[in-house]
Amino acid sequence: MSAKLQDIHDTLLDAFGPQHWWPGDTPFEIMIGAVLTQNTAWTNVQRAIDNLKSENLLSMDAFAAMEVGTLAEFIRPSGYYNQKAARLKGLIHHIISNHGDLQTFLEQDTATLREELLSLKGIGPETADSITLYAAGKPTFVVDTYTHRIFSRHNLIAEEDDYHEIQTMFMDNLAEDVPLYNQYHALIVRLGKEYCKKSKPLCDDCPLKDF
DNA sequence: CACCAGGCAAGTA
DNA sequence: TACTTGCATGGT
Repeated sequence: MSAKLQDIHDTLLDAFGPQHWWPGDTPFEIMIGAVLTQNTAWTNVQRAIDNLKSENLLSMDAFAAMEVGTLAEFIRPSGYYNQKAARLKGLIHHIISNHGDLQTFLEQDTATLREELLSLKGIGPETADSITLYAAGKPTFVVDTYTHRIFSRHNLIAEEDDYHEIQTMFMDNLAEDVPLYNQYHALIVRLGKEYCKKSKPLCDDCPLKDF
């Protein structure tokens, strides 16, 4: 399996080219985007981020100063906006009160950062891993619905495998390499969006048809 | 119109 | 423990 997982990555990279993830300029923007994209199309997340950017509000200080209701209005296009606003405020409050600034928070070792993120309301395994990998640049593999759907449809994992099992399979069978983890997850999302939507059960002409 | 999108937590039995 | 439901906008 170890060679196969690397082969799949190479096939996807050959088909799609480098994805240049995460789509965001700063660790803060990446972290916010990771929460906003929960069960939400990225186009809607981009609208929310643009709303904040156009008012110069995409910063720790601005988020800390903003009323939760005000933040909710800015991020409205991303859906679940009341929940997400409250959870983002909680995240920012945690970082400031426990670490002072974002950089210090993100510089913790991988396991500590991931566990701390998981302890917060609104941060589950995928969001914690996305922030750990893409905002902090630390080696953890991100699993999402596309990963589960694509790899189970190709009988490379079992339908009932959970997040941790899938993540372990990738991390046990790939070199521990941040650029590799970064590219691999991005390529999986690219493949999912184009060839493996929920409503499109069969991958006839998908780049992974031989796997 | 129904279904879906780069989840997560809380409620129920 | 194992399901189910709420959260919500915008695109297809």
